[in-house]
Amino acid sequence: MRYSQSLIPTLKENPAEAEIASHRLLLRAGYIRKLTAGIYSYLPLGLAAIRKVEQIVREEMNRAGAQELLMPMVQPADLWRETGRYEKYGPELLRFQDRHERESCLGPTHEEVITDLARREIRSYRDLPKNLYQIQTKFRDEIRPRFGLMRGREFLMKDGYSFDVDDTRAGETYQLMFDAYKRIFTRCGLDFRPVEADSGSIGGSFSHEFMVLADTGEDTLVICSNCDYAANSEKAAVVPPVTDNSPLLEMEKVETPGKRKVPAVCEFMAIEPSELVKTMVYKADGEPVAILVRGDREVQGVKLKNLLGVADVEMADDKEVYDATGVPTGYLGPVGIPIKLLVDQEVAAMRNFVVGANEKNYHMKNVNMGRDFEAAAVADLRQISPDDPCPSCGSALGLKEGIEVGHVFKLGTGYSEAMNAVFQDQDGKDKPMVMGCYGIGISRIVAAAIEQNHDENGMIFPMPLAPLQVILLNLGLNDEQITETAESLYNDLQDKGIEVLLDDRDERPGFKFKDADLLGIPLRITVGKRLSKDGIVELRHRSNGATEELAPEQIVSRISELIEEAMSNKTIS
RNA sequence: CGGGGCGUAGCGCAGCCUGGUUAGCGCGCCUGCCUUGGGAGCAGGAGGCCGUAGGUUCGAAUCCUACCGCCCCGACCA
Repeated sequence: MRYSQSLIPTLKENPAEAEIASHRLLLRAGYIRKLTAGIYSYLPLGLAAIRKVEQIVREEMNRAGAQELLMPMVQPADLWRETGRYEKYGPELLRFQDRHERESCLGPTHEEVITDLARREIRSYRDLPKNLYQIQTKFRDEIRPRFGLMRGREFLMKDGYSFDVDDTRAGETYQLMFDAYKRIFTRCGLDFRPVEADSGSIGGSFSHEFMVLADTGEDTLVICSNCDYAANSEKAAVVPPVTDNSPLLEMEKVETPGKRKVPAVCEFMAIEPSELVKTMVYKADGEPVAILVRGDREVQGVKLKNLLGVADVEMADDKEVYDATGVPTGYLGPVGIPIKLLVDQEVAAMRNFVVGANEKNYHMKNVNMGRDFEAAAVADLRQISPDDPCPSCGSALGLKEGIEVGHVFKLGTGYSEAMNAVFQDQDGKDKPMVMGCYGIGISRIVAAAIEQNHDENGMIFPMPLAPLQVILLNLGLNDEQITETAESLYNDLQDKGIEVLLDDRDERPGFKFKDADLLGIPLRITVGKRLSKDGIVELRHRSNGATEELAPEQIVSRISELIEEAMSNKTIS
């Protein structure tokens, strides 16, 4: 590939719209361009990087026994009605009508389509198992697309679906996919962790997310310092505390004029936030519920949602709280509260705590569950904190930010039952197929890799994902010897199957160096003055700046060696 | 959708508050000279429905209204 013939529109200045490194650099290096919010064109280098990821995913999926297919992006609403998701999925599902006024949608995921295919084509236990995947552009009308490729509305995804005869077999397939995913992300050269996860709107019983560790991640992970426990903080189970057995003290009403916030109340009453219990009001599918958590804790919305089995929970605003309880926010408490009351397990273990009095400017002290109020349910409802012990081994936990690049789910028979995807078992009876589903954000991996690998000068691609392996700079376009050497190196490298970009532009050296750094291509060869003077060309490693001086005829074998090394390092058996 | 910010040349921005010449700067682009190891220099040049539509005014990039678009913070997810 010759730079002079390529479309690589690099930018000297940072685009105003980009905040995070991957977004900024993808734009600056001419890998992507925005068409509209959350929708991007992949320019040649961007596409090349995407293809690298795709190829790794294909190889590992195929190796694990899955088969590639390609399903339609436009899907009929009726199919989605069978599972109830046409109504449930929410506004991310882009719905529209065709010219015959048939309702349709753009596929954000393909459970319905694949299950429809399976019920038509799979009849016998002899046809199972099946594991099918596709790599396709998905559309989700995200509320807020952001960060370039990180959260687009249109994005490339690998989605796979498995069908098995029973739970045990489905579990084996799940494990197979889990292992394949570990290989995929390892080969991509990413620093990642598989974590226990909430299964979200796709449904299902059990799931793991694969998280790339990066400060710009949208998820928070808890990772044990000792054992291999790791979980999304949405899901991470909090270890129940030991019950406080102090004697119950007399409940007492205290005037707390104007003290609404936890710190203000604590300061006024000379107590710690851990001795206070706050009453939060949420709307669960529109219904108000009150949740009690300790003053220094946060309610975990996903845990709440799962406990109640509702589609959506949202914090109520001040007016909604007042309408539901007749109490202004800041003075809410469990004693005599007129709405459903849920209690975090930590609070249930506390004695003699402080709460709002359900009356403006008053709080209550020495309040106790059981004596002073009853809970509709006690459960783990709060966000885990770094001072909680590991739920698996009790050691200290660390919190890290992560980018979700993959997600595996055990789906069970939810979809197959809803859509009547059954097979005939050995005993002649119809049984629903047991499903799993497995996603990988292909375009997001490119962004995540850049988040993890860049410096102030640009991207630094790991070899397996690099759009090209080598950039070859001709710094003497008017010098016959230099140009001849550069051109012949270019040909020799290509003959060896090495992916090389020849910078043959009529630009000054500094300009070419800057662009080369920005593009993030792992190896750079410079053919310039040093050739005429000392007969050498330079080979520089983008990752650490190390430079090797070589005779032109040594280059091809050295490069081959380096590439082989870089590719094999990242492969696990 | 709620909160915050922004739309002026391909990109980054100034001008707007306090209306009044031909709307400006840096980068990029074109031509020529010069230069060639870390985004050079000089000279000349092209490029603007000042987001859109209304309104106020003798006069609007500037004031008012509505709409559209984009970015950031929250709820979603690969």
